[in-house]
Amino acid sequence: MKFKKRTHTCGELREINIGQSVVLNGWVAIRRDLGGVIFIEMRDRYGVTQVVFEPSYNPQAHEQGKRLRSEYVISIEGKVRKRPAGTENFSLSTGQIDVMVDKLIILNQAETPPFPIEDKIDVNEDLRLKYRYLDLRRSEMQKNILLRHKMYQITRKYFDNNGFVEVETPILMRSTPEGARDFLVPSRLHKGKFYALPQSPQTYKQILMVAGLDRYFQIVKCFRDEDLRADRQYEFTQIDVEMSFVDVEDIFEMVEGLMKSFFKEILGYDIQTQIPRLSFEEAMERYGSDKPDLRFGLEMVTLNDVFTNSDFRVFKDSVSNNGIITGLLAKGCGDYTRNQLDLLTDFVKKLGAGGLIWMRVKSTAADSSDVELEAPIAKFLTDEEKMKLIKKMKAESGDLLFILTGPKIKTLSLMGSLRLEMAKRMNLIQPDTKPSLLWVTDFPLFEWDEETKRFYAMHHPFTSPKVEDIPLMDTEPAKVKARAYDLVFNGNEIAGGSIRIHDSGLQAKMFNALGISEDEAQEKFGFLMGAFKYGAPPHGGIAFGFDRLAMLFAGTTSIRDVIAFPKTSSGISLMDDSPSNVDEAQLTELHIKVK
RNA sequence: GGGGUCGUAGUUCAGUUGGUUAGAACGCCUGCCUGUCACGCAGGAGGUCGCGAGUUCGAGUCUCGUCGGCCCCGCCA
Repeated sequence: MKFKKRTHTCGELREINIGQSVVLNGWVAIRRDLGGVIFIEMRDRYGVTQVVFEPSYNPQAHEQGKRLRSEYVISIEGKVRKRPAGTENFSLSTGQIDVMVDKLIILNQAETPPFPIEDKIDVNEDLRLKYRYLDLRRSEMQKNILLRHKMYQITRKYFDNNGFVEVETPILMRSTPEGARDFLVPSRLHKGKFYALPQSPQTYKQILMVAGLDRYFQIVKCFRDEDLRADRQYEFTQIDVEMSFVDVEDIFEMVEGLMKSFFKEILGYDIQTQIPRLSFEEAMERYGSDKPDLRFGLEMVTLNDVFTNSDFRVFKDSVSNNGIITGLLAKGCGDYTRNQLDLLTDFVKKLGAGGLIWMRVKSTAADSSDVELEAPIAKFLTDEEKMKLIKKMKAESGDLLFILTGPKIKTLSLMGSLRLEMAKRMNLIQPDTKPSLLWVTDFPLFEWDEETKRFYAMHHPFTSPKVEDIPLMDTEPAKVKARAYDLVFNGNEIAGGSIRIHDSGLQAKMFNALGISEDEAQEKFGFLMGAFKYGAPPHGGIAFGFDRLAMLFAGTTSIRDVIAFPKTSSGISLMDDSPSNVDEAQLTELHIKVK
């Protein structure tokens, strides 16, 4: 079809253009047909411009304009005119002018869209996903896609400036047994064999260090066949980074520089470096999470010493079984009703707690036995315990106390969840609350799995233990700390990494500790251990969850809002209806039979 | 694998204790309307109440099953 190419975009024209003849291409966003005169708001990704079909200006064009409907694709030729006084639209950047239409070409008609193409729509997400091309036409979504684009550019510019090399690693690779479930790809040429899609380019980037690339980065798709969440998709994007001849500090410095660029260029905000740090142990004890949200206080307090000699059985059992008693002070919440407290009890019970101990603080005359606690368990506590509790929790009358007790990590996590819930209820996070960045360090190297009765690598099996803890690997694996770290942004894990093992002997020791036999290790990771025998430099790195980071910068709560074509929480793509059945012939070729 | 929640017009929702022909707003269509910008006015079309079974004289409403969306636990080195 012949049509004139646009001279301007739909977001461009201003008073300075008055008098010019212009051509605009775009979509019909809104039609206001007043009978004698027709106003059309034309939209493209740059903005909206009002074009006018007026019989006294051009009767032929006006006649044609009557045919226009929502989302028709049009090209118009016309003259920019100042809007008559009093009819300017100050909420529109092009609101000072009109384009008086001389010529209209309808480039394509459109069916009425299933939902309005405008911001702040309240439409079911499944409908938006089915018609993603319409959803993405909305400026709200285009803003997110553009933000993502900007983040790619900041990343590439930053790492290039710092001497990093971008290398593409394979998408078809060897299946790795540890960690998440792999997506498998059957091999046609090699009957019965499979490739896997990478959960991360981990082994490749380490081999690139052995190859002497020294500084590597990649913006890379990764795949994990695990259940999806608001912030988790099967396929997701990482900023993958690896560096040679470095220690933890070098990696922190490099990452903090990148975060500085992101905050500055996206939000115009100067972040403080260095970014504060917390050990895993401290994070768990004070915030009940390995990714604590530090935008508010509401710190947990360990109360074991208060109840060392308690006669209250729940506390006594906990203390003697190496468990923990942890408390949380909700300032000024002493007026919570029984019903509210029951709801909070349900909240922690659903997460696996046995129950929730609560106390309303009525009076705290600190020097006497006048401490008055209104609580179901109050009668089991001595006056001294009450006094010590009040003092340790820094409680005052009118406050509310929560106590949870049980096995350490589980109980701390539960209180961590309650802490976040209370922060929500107490409105501790406001729109203008300062963002919080945090390094969590010194993770345990191993994690005990009760089901399979063996240790697993908490990060991955290539993570280096702290040098001073190496001797403990044989004797007390649970106590070994890793040279691993996570970066946390407002309570979200946005990056994680470690200094790697570069010594094949230590790597063998690691596999041994994980209960992976020499033969098994050779079969599964022989290529990596082989590489380590030919001069592996000390190295380490980190990987960012790019989508999650984009989500946080976009200020949305779902990762799907910053991914062009996401899957639903059951892993379905509603637009192209995948996964789907395939032809029998395809399966035969791949030597596959569906059970 | 488990828990919660939702599913009624194109869209967002209402729908009483189970009871006549299932409503509203927006959108859509038609007509009128020359400065609208949530245009206005008048009229109209539009429903497999997700699907299936059951209880009942009678089911959008109750029961069971099933499918799908969203959130969470498990899982995610």
